[in-house]
Amino acid sequence: MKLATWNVNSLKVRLPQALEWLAAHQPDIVCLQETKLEDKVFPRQELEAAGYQAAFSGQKTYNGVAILSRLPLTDVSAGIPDFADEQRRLIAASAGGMRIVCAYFPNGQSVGSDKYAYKLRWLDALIAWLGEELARHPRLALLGDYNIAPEARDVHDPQAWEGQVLCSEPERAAFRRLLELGLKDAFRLFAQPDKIYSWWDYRMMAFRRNTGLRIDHILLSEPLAGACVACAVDKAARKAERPSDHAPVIAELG
DNA sequence: ATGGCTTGAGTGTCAAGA
Repeated sequence: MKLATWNVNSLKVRLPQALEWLAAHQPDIVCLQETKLEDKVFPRQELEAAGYQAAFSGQKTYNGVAILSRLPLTDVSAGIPDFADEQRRLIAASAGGMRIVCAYFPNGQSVGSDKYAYKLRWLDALIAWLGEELARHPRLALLGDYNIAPEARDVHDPQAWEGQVLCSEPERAAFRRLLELGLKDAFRLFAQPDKIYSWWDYRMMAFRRNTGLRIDHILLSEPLAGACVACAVDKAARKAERPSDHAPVIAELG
């Protein structure tokens, strides 16, 4: 069983790459972020032809999330309950005896900005709801673009990023609160090479210089973490022609 | 050096990303 997450930065632009990637990697469940598509134009048929059911919640221009699955998707729910939000950032569904939560965490722009305040409110709401969701669904995976680099080793230049958005202490504390719910960072269940990241700025030749951040994550509840046998970033996808600025992350459950 | 790309909107050039 392979679970993956990928911020595609426009599913319209990336659809051909996404279809190729699905064919090459054969994941069972894939969470997509920044689809930037209204639901009425979501490429459901192309994905079904590739063997994937889709649950999606999108909007024009910004945000947008989707879950693709080779197994039947049931009990789809969009958004964080009791958190009113115009921004389409979260979708959850059940598949293969698991609860899959796909999230595009707010970026936060800069520490102290209105968008940063919104990010912290959104994180509070997510954590409160996820506690309840875990009680209902012990086999749960939270996959997505967290827009949080959890530790210094997840940052190419920790000193330059210290206290900056994506690395600030309140954001990292929120990440730890997710772990305190009983979730495990699948990537850190295994020995990993140094300097593995999931996002690189389009500018400044950041990918070539590997000046990146690890901000895309797969968190697994205890029963799923116990079954996890591998987790890796698929850096190859970032080398494509017209790539997303994010690479996919894949976890394999035995 | 606060830009550097990329996308979407929309047809000017700007907002937003991270």
